[in-house]
Amino acid sequence: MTTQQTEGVARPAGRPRSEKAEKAIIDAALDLLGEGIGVPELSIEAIAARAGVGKTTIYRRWSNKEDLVVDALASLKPPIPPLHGASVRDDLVTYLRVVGEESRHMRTRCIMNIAMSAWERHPRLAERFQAIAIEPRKAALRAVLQRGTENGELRSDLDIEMAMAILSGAMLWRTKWSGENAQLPGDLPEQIVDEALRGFRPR
Amino acid sequence: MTTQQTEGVARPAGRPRSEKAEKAIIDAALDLLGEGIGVPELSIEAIAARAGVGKTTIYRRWSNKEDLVVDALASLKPPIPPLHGASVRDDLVTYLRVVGEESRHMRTRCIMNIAMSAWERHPRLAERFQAIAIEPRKAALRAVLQRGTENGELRSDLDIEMAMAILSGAMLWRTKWSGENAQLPGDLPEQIVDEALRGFRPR
DNA sequence: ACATTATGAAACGATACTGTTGCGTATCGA
DNA sequence: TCGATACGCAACAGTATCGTTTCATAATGT
Repeated sequence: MTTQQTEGVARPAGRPRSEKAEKAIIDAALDLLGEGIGVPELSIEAIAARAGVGKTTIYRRWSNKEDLVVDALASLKPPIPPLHGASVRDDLVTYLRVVGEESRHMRTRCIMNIAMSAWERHPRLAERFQAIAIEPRKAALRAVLQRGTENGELRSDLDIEMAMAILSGAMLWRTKWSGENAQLPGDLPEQIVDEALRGFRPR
Repeated sequence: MTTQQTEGVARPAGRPRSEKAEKAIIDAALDLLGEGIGVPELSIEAIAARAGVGKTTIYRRWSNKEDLVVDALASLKPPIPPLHGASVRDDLVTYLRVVGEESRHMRTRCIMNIAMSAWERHPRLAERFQAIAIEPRKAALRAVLQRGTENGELRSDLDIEMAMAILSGAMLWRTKWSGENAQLPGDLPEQIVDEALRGFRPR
């Protein structure tokens, strides 16, 4: 017998790495990013300090700052509400309402900003974020629209990707370019969905 | 006689400030921002070097880096094509086509990223950019839609701000979350406009 | 000519972060 | 108990930028 192997992988000798430290590091990074610190100015020192951890502990796990940020963003899972409501309209409103609610948090806004700006200089990061955080949402939205085209609530020839762009894009546009101070109307999701559905419904 | 006053303002004694230097500084700043340098990491030294100018010359004119960036972004005027085409549809397609064409330039994308991220930490900058670069576009788009509601091409009860959000938002969404590598279809503007107009046209 | 202000270049001390190293301690398997 | 590895902490030299200052020179008005 060499080692008691509960798992298939040989456990290396010595003290194992602390999962708590790892989590603290990622949380600290997300905290800082969520406060508006950009990726380039995000310093390992600040992360270590915030996490109550030595820099060594960080460098031992990630060689790049970008790798760390990628792992941090990948740990984010978007909240997707159950979308099996009475109608496509209800589901779309529910979906946009959650998106709008989320975008009222500083943290979400900052991280979205980072992700949207990342394509130019951190494509790996953007790609990963897209896969982890955006795609699941798009899939949920796509399923709702797909269902609509199948049960007759929506036009059968509706371009679903286009419909998604219209719904999500309108929401994004309003939350981005409406002054940020200017309070968005509480029924914005309903307004968007109702306007969009005019074109989505069968003749 | 105190001074030859071609203008109403008294010209101060001594060597006048070089307009060429001022322009070079702003151009250098825009260049760097357009290459993906973010505001926080944009260094005065880099600007001075790029502009072929002493740091003194910069500090003499702007006390903040933010002030400089604000002036730099304010010097940008968006290209707005003449929108008096045969139909509302044509004008909308023309408009979105220009937007799409612009967004294929690294420089435009980077500066848009900065502007969109600026609300959180540089609200003055965002506000200024909105007034200088966004509002004129919105006004042009609004005029087209307004005309449509008046001449019967569009529903008379169309919510114009919402329609703008749908059109611009759909375009923004597609250019932002489509992988950046994935080439957007050449007729994307037509697709967006045609889908949107389904709901905008009178019953 | 002379006063005045701006210019580009260079150097300054101060601050912050980098990535690495050494230290003493803690936690694991054998 | 012992070897091995991770931990938090502190210090290191190296680099970059900050905002300021000094300098010789250039450009303007009187």
